[in-house]
Amino acid sequence: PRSAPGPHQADVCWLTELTPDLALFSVPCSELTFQQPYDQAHLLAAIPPPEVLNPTASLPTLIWDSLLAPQAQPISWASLLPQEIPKAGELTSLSDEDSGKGSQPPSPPSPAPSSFSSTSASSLEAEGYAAFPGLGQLPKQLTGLSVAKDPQSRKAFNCKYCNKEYVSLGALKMHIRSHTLPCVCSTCGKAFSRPWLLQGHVRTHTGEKPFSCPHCSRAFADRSNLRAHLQTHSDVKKYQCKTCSRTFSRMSLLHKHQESGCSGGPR
DNA sequence: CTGGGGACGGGGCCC
DNA sequence: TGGGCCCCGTCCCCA
Repeated sequence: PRSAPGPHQADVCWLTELTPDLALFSVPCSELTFQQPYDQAHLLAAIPPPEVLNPTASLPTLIWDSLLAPQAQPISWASLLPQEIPKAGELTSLSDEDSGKGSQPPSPPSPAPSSFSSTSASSLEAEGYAAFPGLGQLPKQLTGLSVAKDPQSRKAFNCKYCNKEYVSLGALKMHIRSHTLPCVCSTCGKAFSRPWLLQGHVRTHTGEKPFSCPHCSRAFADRSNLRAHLQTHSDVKKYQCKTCSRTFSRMSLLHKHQESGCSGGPR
């Protein structure tokens, strides 16, 4: 059941990315329309456990491997069924977290829940299914963590928060940091996914600006901002309007220019 | 409205 | 495999 009208992109992404190899899987998920040969085992393998769908619940580190879903055998699934289909808002809340670009710190800035106290490689497998009651009784190949021996089959790692797919565990773990935000500023408590992001943030407290412009006296705390600033010293900017040939120092400025309606003539 | 600065995020590469 | 770093990019805010 969808509590709010209208499609939500995260809903669609959740399902389409989850089952890239299953073309018959129909979206949007609110309709939960399945076509043969999609069977119940496939469906269950594609639905995250309730604790994943509930944003208020603890979030154990868990990898969902959709590619292994078709291997599911007809076993007793009744005990694994969620009590109810999650609402659209519940489904999307975690994806929204991933896409959040707000400058406000997470509220409250909190460390990862205790149930996934570590995201280290060695802990991923153990934590994942210890925290998912019922799956511990499943065959190994159903846990989604055993690497397929068949070289023809592509191994993929899916983020359990947003279900993005990665070809390597390392890439997935890096991505997961954007959800768990393990690097916390000791000054203000704001959390970041990577240490160097925290370093950059700390400079906003210290005022340190190690990146100096060679053309003027300005200095910047962020290298990207220096790079953008350097564009202001250039007569020909990096981003050019294809209509009027006017150049801009930033992509965003070009977009603004185009959205405001380019007159078409050179300026 | 436009240009620019500040802060921040993600993927990829290298060691 | 993990950490550091780079590059590219976005969003917000302000002059």
